[in-house]
Amino acid sequence: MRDTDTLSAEDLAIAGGFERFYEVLRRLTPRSELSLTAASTLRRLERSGPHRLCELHAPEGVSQPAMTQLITRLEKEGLAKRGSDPDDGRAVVVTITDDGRAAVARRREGRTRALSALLEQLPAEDHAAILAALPALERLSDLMAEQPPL
Amino acid sequence: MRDTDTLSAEDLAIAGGFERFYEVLRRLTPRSELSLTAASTLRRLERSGPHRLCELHAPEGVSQPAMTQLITRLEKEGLAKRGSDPDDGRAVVVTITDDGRAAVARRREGRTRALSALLEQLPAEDHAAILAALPALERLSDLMAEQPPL
DNA sequence: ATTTTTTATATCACCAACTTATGAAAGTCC
DNA sequence: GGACTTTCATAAGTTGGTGATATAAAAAAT
Repeated sequence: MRDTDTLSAEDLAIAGGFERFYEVLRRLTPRSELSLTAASTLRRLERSGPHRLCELHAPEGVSQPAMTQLITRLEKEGLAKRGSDPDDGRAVVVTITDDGRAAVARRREGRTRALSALLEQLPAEDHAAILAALPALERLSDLMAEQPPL
Repeated sequence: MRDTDTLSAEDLAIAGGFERFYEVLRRLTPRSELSLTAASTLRRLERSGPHRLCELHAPEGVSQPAMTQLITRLEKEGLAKRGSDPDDGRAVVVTITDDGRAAVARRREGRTRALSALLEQLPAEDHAAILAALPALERLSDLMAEQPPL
């Protein structure tokens, strides 16, 4: 009934490792100025440019009102701004500001610095193995990103 | 002034990859019955046995009142229980229940299943690279876990 | 052996970020 | 041009967090 047999031992090992990794990685980003969703949304705006509000909430896994409120907060803090689409009066086009980019960069640098200190303590072969798996993780991330809402 | 030069290109690449990976991994665990802290705490209790309340809040990165409230919630849902230490009348010893273990297992299985479906779509060499990096990630997780509060 | 200080947990009042339900305005379709 | 649809905002309630503070047990000091 449990249907566990469709899961290979390897997949179980990978999922277990990721679970643990996720939890410790979570702690590596200290109580920041940005919430998880705020950071992720800003990074999206930075990576792939301005988006309409309705294009943001589903990929970030929150409701539409939550996204409206998040954008309001980000706007209040000067990290993003609302614009309008001349061709569609309903639309709100959200753009990241320079301050927003700076906030993302600060967060990234803080995490990178902490990670870097840890990577130094790792044996060289572990360092190499992680580096070697990076493109694979990248492709896996791509797959996850274009996933149905699960 | 930025002092960025102490960060190697490799570390930057790793941190960038992890950042992305973290965000998509976050979405892979659907709006579950357990909050992030609740899941992480239960996993800790499962992995390393009963703990006093004061030993839990710092590693999980929340305040002591937050942990008190979390344990109260978990107890109400039957996922953990409070006990006492005969040698120290102040202490509250928290233990995971069978229901708690089941909840952790359900969560893990859901995530594993979703991950497994994605891993299948990955080229075999990517799959292999991730598998090869797993022990390294494990050791990195250990390092992160015993990290000062950052 | 008291008194004082420290430690472990709980409670309180508040806040941030979400939820569902609903409303209003702009666009689309016969 | 009226009915439906899409997009965003607002309202009210919930959850999980915070700092300040209370209480009780243990440890330290006198």
